[in-house]
Amino acid sequence: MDSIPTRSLHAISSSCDRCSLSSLCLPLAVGTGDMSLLNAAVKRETPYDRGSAVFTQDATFESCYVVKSGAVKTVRISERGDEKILGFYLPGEMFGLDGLTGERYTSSAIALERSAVCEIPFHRLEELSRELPHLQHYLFRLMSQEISGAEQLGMLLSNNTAEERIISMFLTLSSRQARRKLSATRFRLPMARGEIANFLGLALETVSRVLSRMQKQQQIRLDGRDIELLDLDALQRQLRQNPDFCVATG
Amino acid sequence: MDSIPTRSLHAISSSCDRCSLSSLCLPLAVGTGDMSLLNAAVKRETPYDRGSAVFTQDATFESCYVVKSGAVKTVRISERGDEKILGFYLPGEMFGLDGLTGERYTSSAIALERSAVCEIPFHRLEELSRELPHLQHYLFRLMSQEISGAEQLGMLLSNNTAEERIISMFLTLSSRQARRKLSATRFRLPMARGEIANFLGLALETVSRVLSRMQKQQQIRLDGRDIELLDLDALQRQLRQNPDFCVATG
DNA sequence: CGTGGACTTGATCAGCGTCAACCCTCGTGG
DNA sequence: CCACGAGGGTTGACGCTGATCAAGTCCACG
Repeated sequence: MDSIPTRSLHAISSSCDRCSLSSLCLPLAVGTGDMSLLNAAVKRETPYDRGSAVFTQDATFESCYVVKSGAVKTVRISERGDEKILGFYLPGEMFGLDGLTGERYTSSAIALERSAVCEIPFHRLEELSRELPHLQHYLFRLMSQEISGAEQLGMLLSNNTAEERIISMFLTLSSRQARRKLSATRFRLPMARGEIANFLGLALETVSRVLSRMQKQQQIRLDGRDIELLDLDALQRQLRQNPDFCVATG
Repeated sequence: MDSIPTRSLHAISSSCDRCSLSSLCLPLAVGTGDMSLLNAAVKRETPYDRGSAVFTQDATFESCYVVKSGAVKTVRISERGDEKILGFYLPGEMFGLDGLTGERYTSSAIALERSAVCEIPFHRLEELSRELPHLQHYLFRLMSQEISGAEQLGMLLSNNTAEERIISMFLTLSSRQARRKLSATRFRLPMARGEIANFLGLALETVSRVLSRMQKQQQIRLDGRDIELLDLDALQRQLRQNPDFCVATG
């Protein structure tokens, strides 16, 4: 349906203080007085087409990035050669922070659709951090969040059924929508079924089957990649409740 | 057999520059001139008994920690109430870095055996970081490593068989032994079978079975928690090689 | 109109979780 | 000194969830 309006692409060359994402992004951590410092550090590039790489695994680490519009996935190629999706990043979210180890990116970042990103050279961020304590603290927090997030994924992948994993992913996407002041119940999935499957450690067919079942059970409404979560609370309850307890009443 | 000698407990009150782990730990990032600054920030406490908590989930975040002797696991309680082990930490390794988000620890840290740890109040680390650029960079790297590590666990849990997970875990432990200049092929597992299982997203029985099989196939020698890896290269090859390729020659 | 990519649906099969029995070791107390 | 129980570990039988293989549908696109 409505694709990304080309108009938004022009906005790329704007400054941080005029950016619509400023309430989600680094400006949060910087007082208005210091905004020009931050602004000077940010490089704004031409948008990336679907499938093109913002950075690639094993390239020397230079910058971290923030999604400005569109969506990005990070993938790592394992020793066996197969590709594993580690995360999806939506507007206002920073990625590339895992690259610092060993001075090389440990994953590739690929645009899921035509996407604009802001690039921030990390050494500039480090310098700024020394001058702006709030920024330093914010960066530590961001990285800490990435750790928690990756751990959360690990938990999801270890002892959860296919349905639980998918619900959990949808709820995460939902709350990230809400964070951007968008609908928490209706949105468009930026990734293909196969990418959902890969991310959740499932087979593509399993994802498809679970989605069909959830649709039949009136938990969601699906139309291609457009999704509607029909009862957020019910979904949340389903994650919380120990399946063992279901039998007791029956 | 030989438990931790009580002698080592006295060494706790020593300073960073005299610590045997200084080549693995924060002193790495600090010049000898600034060592006293770091040293003043570190609190050294009485050791923790097996099963006792260094910090607990949801407590307010204050400090990060380094294992001085013994071993520590971090665990998170899920919404469903079950416990998931997120990582094991050996001497020289820092933990508690995931706590920064939201000002609360997102996991608990439990001693696997009688363990000594160094505590470093995080706000002190932040202050020091501003004065010592190397330390700041080192901290960013450490956190970045934690992200990579957690992602690596995620990869392991998504598309790998029980045997691959276990081999991978042993190889990781092996290389961490080597980092400490200890034997890469013979060591003692600080965790129980059930803890290995939990960490790897398997059932306890599956771990036990795989270990027995590996022992029969002369890949490892086991005696309780003492383990010997009989052919590191072979184990590594087993992870790398795509199982599909094995059939081709048969 | 044909082709390829994304997705769905069905049938089959195996890896691993679950349940259960059993063993060993160690610490406690009679 | 031995009996006992608890905790940790091993092994076996069985069934289920989800992977795999395969066929088929529905677009969007040239």
